[in-house]
Amino acid sequence: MPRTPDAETTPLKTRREQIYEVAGQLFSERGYHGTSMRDLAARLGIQGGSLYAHIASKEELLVELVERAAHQFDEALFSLSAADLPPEAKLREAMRRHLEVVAQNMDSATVFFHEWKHLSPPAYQRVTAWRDTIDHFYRELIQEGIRSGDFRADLDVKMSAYLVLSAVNWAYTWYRPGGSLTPGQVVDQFGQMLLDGLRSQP
Amino acid sequence: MPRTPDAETTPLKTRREQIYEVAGQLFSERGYHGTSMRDLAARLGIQGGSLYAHIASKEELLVELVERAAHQFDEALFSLSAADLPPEAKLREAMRRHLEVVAQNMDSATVFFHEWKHLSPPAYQRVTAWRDTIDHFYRELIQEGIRSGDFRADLDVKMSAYLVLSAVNWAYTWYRPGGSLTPGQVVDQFGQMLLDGLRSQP
DNA sequence: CCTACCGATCGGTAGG
DNA sequence: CCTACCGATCGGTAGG
Repeated sequence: MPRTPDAETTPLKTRREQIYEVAGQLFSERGYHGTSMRDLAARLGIQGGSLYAHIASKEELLVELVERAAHQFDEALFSLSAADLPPEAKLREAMRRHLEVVAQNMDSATVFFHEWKHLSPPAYQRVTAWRDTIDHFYRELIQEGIRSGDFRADLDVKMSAYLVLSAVNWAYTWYRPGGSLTPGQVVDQFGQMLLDGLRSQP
Repeated sequence: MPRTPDAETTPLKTRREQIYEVAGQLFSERGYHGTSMRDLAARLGIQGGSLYAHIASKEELLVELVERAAHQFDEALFSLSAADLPPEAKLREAMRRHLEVVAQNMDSATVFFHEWKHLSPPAYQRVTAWRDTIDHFYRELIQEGIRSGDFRADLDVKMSAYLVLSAVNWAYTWYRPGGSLTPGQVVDQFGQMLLDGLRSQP
């Protein structure tokens, strides 16, 4: 059995990826409901109906794009959970990875942040659970730092996690890949501001 | 001349406001393109076509909602520009007002952040200009604090402003009015974390 | 504010 | 991957 019955041939897989890529661009620019399948097909130089030779439905595109983004965040952070790093370094590293996912996938990140609400229930719930996992990761990280004495004892864990997440997530609105700042440089700055504060030391 | 010719009667004005309010809810939940005029009418208990006795078009709703939100941010912050407050207090107060606008208008804020891209050119440009004004306000505020010596001299003004804006803007994704935290309490925490940092002092 | 309707466009399919 | 088409729904209007 050299092939599974539903194995896709190489050109098909490539086309599929092209579709996802362009869908990511359009969904992030115009939104899911603001993008028609004919818009998408036109960008690929084919007819609207031809898309369905490669994908099952418009919703499949959204599901796939959002879940891929969620998976990337998950993958970037999960391997850090058990890492044996001091809390500060771990926080910086988490922020760096998180921001890299945003920076290297600006379209998918935008779709992830804006369009997940339009998913139908099963995918919607999976994505919500994923977001909770990310929240939980940052809360654990802060908690560790408080326990170890590296972070201030009077921090509210939930609020600190929100603050860190704000910084790395909101970047999808202003960061421009290819601009003057690498994700690493952004995190160096954000990391220092968050850890040491904006106030000048007396 | 007791009335201007196009003065609206009271019941009309009220209905208009109802329409904007419900449109804000629907646009924030389902997006602009994900909401049909018939959805909107149904929520108001009228027929789709009847909406056009009160408004000119769907786009008018979006323009009005986004510009109202922009105007609220503008109004909340503008009066602070010339205020004679120490930089720290000014930053806290700006964040408090900013977050109050978000908190008291979760729907409009969500529409403002998500749907402004769908505006047609004239309104799009006005809103973009407004956003720049807000950015500029925060940068000026940080700049003042650096000059006065209250904020660290090595801060990157642009990045610090992004960090502050991240904190207050991202709240539209997680803040729940009527929950356990008032905007003031959120800002007390965010303000302290941003000013003093997460790290425990040696 | 309703009924009845307009042309346009939507996601998706059949058959090739 | 195309042509040709489906029923449904879209924003909006006319006339009352």
